[in-house]
Amino acid sequence: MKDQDAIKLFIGQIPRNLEEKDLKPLFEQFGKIHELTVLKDRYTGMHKGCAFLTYCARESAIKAQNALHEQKTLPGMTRPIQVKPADSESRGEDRKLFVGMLNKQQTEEDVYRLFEPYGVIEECTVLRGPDGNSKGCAFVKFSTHTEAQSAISALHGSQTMPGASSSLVVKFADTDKERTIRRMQQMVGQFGIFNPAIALPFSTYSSYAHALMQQQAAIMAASHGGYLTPSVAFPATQIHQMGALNINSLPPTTMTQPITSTGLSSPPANITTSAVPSIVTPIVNGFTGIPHQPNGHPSVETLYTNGLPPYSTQSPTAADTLQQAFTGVQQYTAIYPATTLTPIGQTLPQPPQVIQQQQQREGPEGCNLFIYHLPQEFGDNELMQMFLPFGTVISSKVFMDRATNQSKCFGFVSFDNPASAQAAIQAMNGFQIGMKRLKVQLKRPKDASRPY
DNA sequence: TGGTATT
Repeated sequence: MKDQDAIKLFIGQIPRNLEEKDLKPLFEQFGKIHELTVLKDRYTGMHKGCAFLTYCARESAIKAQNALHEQKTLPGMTRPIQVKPADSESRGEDRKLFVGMLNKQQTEEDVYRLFEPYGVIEECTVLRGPDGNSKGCAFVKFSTHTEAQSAISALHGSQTMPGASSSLVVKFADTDKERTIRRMQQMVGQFGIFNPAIALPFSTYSSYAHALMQQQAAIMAASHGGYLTPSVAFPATQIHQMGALNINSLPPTTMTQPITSTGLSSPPANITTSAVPSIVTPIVNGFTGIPHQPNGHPSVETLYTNGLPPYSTQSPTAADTLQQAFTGVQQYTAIYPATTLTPIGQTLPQPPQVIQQQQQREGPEGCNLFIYHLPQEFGDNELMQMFLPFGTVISSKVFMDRATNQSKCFGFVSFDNPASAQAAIQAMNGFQIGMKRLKVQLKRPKDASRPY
């Protein structure tokens, strides 16, 4: 009766005295009409001045649109007739592709050539930043879903563009709903690395950041000395607050298993079973690699004499690195004078409502650190938590092997100022975690790999 | 020794 891929047309700017029978002759010249309906008001039955039209043949619709849309004005109307696919027709989302992992040099034309063999391309756009640089991805809209699907089958993962880090991605573009979800997730991500110093007046910042840093200091102290467990350091309400701030945290169990399985004693039950953010667990158990004593209070002597691997007599000892870390903590606590720890709910202003829209990732020069020999279990969030005591972390990234989804045990941390970066290097370079020592250096500038 | 990005 009608084509599978027939197009329902919206006809606008129709005089209200024309009914279906009057309109038919005008449209029949482009093909057999499957359905023609003048739109009427649901309650009054009044002619709304528009109609839906479906031809039996898809081609008829295209011909009619080309011949009539905005091409003539019906008697008594001031604007030309509208003939175009109805809103109910695909808005394009089922035939529009998102193309990722493009080379940043590839233009619309390059992308067009790539997709041309698979169908009629209605739209081809390379996404660009404000500076006009390609973001390495594009949208390609085909005329049909089938064409789009065939492009996916043929091109997705089929090749790796020169300079791209992974093979070509070809998939259906996000729907509006998915886009909304994505935006929300991005905002959550922003919130996770929120930098109060940028958005808040100093007075507000100082109390907010101060309390945050106090927590971090206590975590560091607890993990270094082993004197405090998180449950001792923070009332339960406060730990929940930390969890709330720490939106990107992995579930606690994620970190707990790998670390305890290395032979260290199990953490106190209240850590593994409560809603403590994951970072508390990995740091307490994994930071020093020093087992908790049964009473939870290892002596300093134990830490300094028993916790050393054989090679530790050369270059920094565990004691040295612990001392360094303490120094780092002390440095920042000196900047933010100590006050008594009190539950967050009582001292902190509400978490900032303003969310930075811009996702600036790399810090200024001298603010970006390269960290090597991370524990296998560390993710972005754990990395960030580890460096939060030294300042505002604007980004943290652990590199993952794409094939295995395993950490490559190195990553980057960016601060908002060089002093924080230096403090972090001082405190954390050589810091022992398990059997490994962290290497913490300024990240090499992009062009510094070659002497000339 | 970075960036998987959605008009």
